[in-house]
Formats: sequence, structure tokens, C-alpha cells
Amino acid sequence: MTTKLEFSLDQIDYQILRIMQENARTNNADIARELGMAPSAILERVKKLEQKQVILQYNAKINPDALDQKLLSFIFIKAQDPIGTQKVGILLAKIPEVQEVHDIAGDDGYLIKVRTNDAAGLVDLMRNSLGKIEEIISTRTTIVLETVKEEQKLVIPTED
Amino acid sequence: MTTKLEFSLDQIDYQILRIMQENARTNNADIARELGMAPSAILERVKKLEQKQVILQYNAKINPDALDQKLLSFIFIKAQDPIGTQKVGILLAKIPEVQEVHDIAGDDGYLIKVRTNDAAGLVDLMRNSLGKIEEIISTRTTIVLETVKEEQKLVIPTED
DNA sequence: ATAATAAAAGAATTTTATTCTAAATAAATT
DNA sequence: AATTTATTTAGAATAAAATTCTTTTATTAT
Repeated sequence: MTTKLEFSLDQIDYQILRIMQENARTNNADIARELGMAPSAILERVKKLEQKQVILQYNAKINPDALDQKLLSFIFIKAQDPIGTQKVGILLAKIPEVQEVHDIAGDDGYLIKVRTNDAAGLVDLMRNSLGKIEEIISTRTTIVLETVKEEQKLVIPTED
Repeated sequence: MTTKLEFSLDQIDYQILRIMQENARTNNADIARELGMAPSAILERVKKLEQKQVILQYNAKINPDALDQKLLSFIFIKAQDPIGTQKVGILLAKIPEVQEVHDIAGDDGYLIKVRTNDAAGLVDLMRNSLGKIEEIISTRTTIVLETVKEEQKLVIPTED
């Protein structure tokens, strides 16, 4: 079910990825200057990286506080999915406040990451959204007091 | 210790954030067209959103498979920090493969999110990086089999 | 070596970003 | 309610960047 994709990135691609990972709004001209190449060449490569699905998307990281979303929680969910499906996972993914849904090893579970305004918002979500999913057997919630680091930067290889 | 910041966003700001959250490379001209405003006005607002720390950064989401990082894990870490400090959290944050570090409620713990090439890479990390942090009492690792959803999009209010 | 393929540079054109000023709107003060 | 003040937006002009196309260079395979 997993499609095998062929990537094949060289050192220049890695450099572009490194720059884009730091600031996705860096323009071609700047990247070109930094790498000592022509802007047109950079453009070609960036387009290829997008086509090859190496770069999946560009997103703006918004301050949760600015939107008054002060509570971050992780919830372990035990569920009885029909074997081989991710029915529950797909339902969980549809909830807007749920940022991540991971199918985890051991006791038929999911781990989800949820952002709500406050504790009341979390309770609401558990009652109204999770409560609607019948396959869920139990949940265990972990409240985040403070986030020290939150990035999605990958470690980019130096040599090949 | 928490700095109280004043945001104060209007409906236009929300629309800009909505667009930027979907595609951070959307240019001012396009946003202006979509919102029926002048590009200069959009530029002003985007700059202000950056200044006010509403938009924190722009990042490119890179396909972990393209960099051969196939294993995602969450690790609960029990540690004895000096009271009121996050010494361990700060040390954890320095490990490049650690994407997230959350200080969680209950038994002096952290929850971290880690991306490695494979199981061997995870073992290495636990031995070489976590192993160096003496304050760590114990760890409990959860392996992700498959990720159904992984975004950091926030729910943006419709009215105010 | 030579041909074939792919990548990069360079130049020209289109589009966008940016700056500045003026107009309009909203907020505050009297 | 009227006037002032501040904020926001539009519009025009310029600078910068994106994009396209052609030529050149580099790579790879035969």
C-alpha cells in the first residue's frame, strides 16, 4: 500500500532544503546569491523538489497565544478498529483541533495532539467530538504545562 | 515570567492568517486579489503580524521519507530537575533529532517527539544523547506505526 | 571519444515587492 | 457634536524578483 518513490537529492538540494527549512519565504534570488548560482537554476530545483514531493508544503507558524489557544494536550486513545483499517484514526483526523494523529504500536492505540483554548475547550472536545466515536474504548490525557521546543525541522545530511 | 502581549486581530488579519496557514508562499499580490485590497495594505498587515509575533516563522514541510527518516517516536521522560527549572528540557531541546519537548503535568516529566532513520538510530540517540543527561530517571518510548495526520494548523475564529 | 541528456547561466519580459504620498476611515478628545 | 489625532488603505512609481526562453556547460552513457 506504500508507494515507493524515488528521490535522489544532491548536495545542492540539501542546501536549498536547509535554507527553506529555516525560512520558507526566502526568495529564489537570495538562495541563488547564497549558493552562488543563477536564480533560474534555483527555481528549477525548487519546482522539482515540490514535484517529487520532497517539499510537501509551506506553512506559517502562528502563535497559539494570539488566537487564544493556550492549552496543548496529548491524548492516548485505545480503540477497536476493524482489523487493518484506521477508521478511528480518520475520524480523529477530521477534528480541526486535532493537529496530529499517530497510529502507535501496542494495544490498538492512537496518540493525538490537540490544541484548545483552555481546559473547558478540551472537555468539550472530548465530550462532543471524541464522544461521538463509538469505537473508542478509553483515553488517557496528558496536559502540557509548557513547551520548550516545537519544530518540525529534519536533520539534513551533510555528505553523501 | 510570562510576558503579556497585546494582539488584537481583526477579521482581515484572520483571513490573511488563514491563507498563510494553507500556503506560506502565497504572495502579497495574490492575497490582495483574494481579499479585494491593495497589495501595499496587505504588506503592511503581514509585517505587523510578524512584528507582533502573531506569525512566528515560515517553514517548509519536508517529506521525512525523502531524507530517509522513517521512524517517529514519542518518549516520556521522567527526570529530577532542580525545582522550577527546565534544565533537562533545555538539554533535550538541543538534540537535533528531537523536534518537540513538552513539560508535562504529573510525575516530573517531559514528552518529546523524535525522528530518526530507523530503530538503530533511536537506540543510538537514547544511548548517546539521552544517556548523557544524568537527571533522567526513566523513559518510556512509544513507536509510531503510521501517521494519519500531522499539521500545526490552528483553528482560526470566524467572527469576533 | 562522441552523442545524448540534464543542468546551469544569461538575457529579456512579466510580475511582484516596496516605498511614498494622499485620501479615507476610525478613534479619541474636547 | 465637532475637531483633532491616529490608523488604515489606495494609488502611483520604482526597484526587485519571478519566469521564460535560448545558449552554454557539464554529465552520463554508448
